[in-house]
Amino acid sequence: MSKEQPTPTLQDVATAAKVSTATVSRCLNFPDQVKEKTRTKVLKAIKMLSYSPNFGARAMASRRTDTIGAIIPTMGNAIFARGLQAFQDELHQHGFTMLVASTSYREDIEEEQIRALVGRGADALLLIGHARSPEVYRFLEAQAVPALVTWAFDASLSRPSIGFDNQKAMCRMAKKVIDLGHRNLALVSAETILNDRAKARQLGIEDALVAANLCAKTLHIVKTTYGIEEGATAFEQVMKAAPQTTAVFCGNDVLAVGALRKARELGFKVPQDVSIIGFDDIELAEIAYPALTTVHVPHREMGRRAAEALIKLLNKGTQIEAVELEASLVFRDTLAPARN
Amino acid sequence: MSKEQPTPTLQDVATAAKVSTATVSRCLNFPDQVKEKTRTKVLKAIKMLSYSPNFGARAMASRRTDTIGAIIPTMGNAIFARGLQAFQDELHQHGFTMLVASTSYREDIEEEQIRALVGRGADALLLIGHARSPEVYRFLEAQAVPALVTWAFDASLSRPSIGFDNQKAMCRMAKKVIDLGHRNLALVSAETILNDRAKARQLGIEDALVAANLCAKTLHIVKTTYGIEEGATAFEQVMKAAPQTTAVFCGNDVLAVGALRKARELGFKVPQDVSIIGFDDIELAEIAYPALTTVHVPHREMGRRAAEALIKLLNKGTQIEAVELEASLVFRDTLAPARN
DNA sequence: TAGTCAAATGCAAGAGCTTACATTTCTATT
DNA sequence: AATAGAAATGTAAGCTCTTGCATTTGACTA
Repeated sequence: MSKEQPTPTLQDVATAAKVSTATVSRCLNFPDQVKEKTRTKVLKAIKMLSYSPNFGARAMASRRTDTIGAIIPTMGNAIFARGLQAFQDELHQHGFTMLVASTSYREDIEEEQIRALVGRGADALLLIGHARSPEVYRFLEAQAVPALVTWAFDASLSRPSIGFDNQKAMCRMAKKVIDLGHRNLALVSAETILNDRAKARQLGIEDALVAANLCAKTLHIVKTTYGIEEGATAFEQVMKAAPQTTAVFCGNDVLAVGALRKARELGFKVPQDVSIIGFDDIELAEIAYPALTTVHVPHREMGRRAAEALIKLLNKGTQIEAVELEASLVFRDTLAPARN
Repeated sequence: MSKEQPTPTLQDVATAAKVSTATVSRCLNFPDQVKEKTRTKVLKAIKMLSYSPNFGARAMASRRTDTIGAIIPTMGNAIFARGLQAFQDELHQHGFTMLVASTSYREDIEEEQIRALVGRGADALLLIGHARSPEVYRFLEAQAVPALVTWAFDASLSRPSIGFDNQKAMCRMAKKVIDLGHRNLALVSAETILNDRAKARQLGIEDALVAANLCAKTLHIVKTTYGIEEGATAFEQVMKAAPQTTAVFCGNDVLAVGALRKARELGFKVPQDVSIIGFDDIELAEIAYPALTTVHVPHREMGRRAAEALIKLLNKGTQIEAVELEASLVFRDTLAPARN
């Protein structure tokens, strides 16, 4: 409480148990290499001293940390929560620890966090999306830290990813929307420069437009940051700038829910006056009223598979195999045929 | 790519820049202690080698990590997300890193995570609620790791907390509900043994009941784990077991939203037939339809203040001062006078 | 009872960094 | 030009573990 007591070390335990530090270490790491009696003695000393191994020292000495870092854009909403939880659960079952860091969708912070996690000894990294400077990938390579990309899938890249094809999924959804007679489409999107998922989703809609012999340029795009409030504001902008719009795509469910609210406030009937389409299928989507039509992302499976792949790589050196998962369309109550 | 290249070390940088390791170290930690020219040289070498300091070694040598651990019950929903984001933002601004771990509301996992974070060199810990075994607190003390409790406030404890009084807040809400004529109250709660917030919320309702000269025993309680689905199921149970119920309190908004959905499915009009009250005021509450009446928790401020306090403690040794924040009542559309 | 061999334990060398202290290099003053 | 004193840099010890190798212990066999 008061005295400046240094935290106990392996040495202290060894002394207390009257054995060598090596034995204590083995007690902790390879319990069956030490005799029952000795083990009991050591464990008692450990408990008595409230000893806890110093991770840094251990990492340095053993050159592995059993830690995997995950770097996500934000913790502020549920978009990555479910996938991450699945990732963490799987890791935990295999004795790995997950470290999370968030970037607020900022490239500089992401780089900082990547360095922080690598410096902390992450044996591998989970990254969202492919888009980042080559320098980052070079760094990771120099540090020999494998990185796995999720929330995206791109077979054309050599870097393996476990995720789904954002462009294809959104394209499928957009085709449905066009089939329902919508011709004046709008998209509320995140900034696409550093967000390849957002970019891909936009391209998906444009693909569908082209496939239907419509001009891709007719897609009215408003860019904003992610957030309910932002979605609301963006929706208002859309309807002001392009009042003839009958279907508003949103880069994710959070934006969509904001748009939905604003639509109600503005007196638009959803989906009669205007359809609203989200992306992600997080809890919010189901709870929103009317329930949101959206693209379902296999969060859980993605997280679980990513963990599996990384664990295999770390434990047995099995190279990561890219996996394309299916994103499905979920039709709920915010999409209807175009008014005319 | 192929050759087993060891990751570069401080020594490598020193050699490349033709200076001593001490100079490189200072370059990184106290840039203005080294001459401009030297610094440039060193920085160049660092970049060339993609060098990144080894955290473990640094922590060990400097005996501090500038890392603060946060241990929350779950990342799976938004309850702790906003507060945590604020916490992290504040830390980041002061050069600290946050490490998060989640416990799935399980005591054994919490203990494990606490040890993991302490072992990883967390200089301090952020904990949710007071309830945990004395052994844990003893361990923290032995390791000289300060811990700050949030999401709760209890002046009677010596351990400082920065949060709000769950009991008082819920009591205020319950009084309002009783004032509206409700006499048959129910509560859908989390298990209260290891969750002092849940316990306090229950006590708050009972306090209000007593204050209104009603019997605390009339509160019909259903316990469940947290989740939308669980809330839905619990609501159904409540209405089956106690059909005369006119107001259902929920331990948090996630449960409440589930209850709300189930109410709709079951044909109950909310709030005409039954009122539903949440707790937390997370995004979901506002989005739910009808919008949820709930107790607003000052997530952001709590997170920010907690970070401030911890930083001050770590940087200047300023003892943490307990802070009681106000939780306010948010009346939206799920609470109405009791039917009779 | 001596001898063999596996099991258990100990010894000591690192792992990559920081920092107190020692040394060298400048700058400014006389 | 000589020199004090500050600024910059270097030297080396130490932070807490793990682990290869050496040594001891002990069970078992002959």
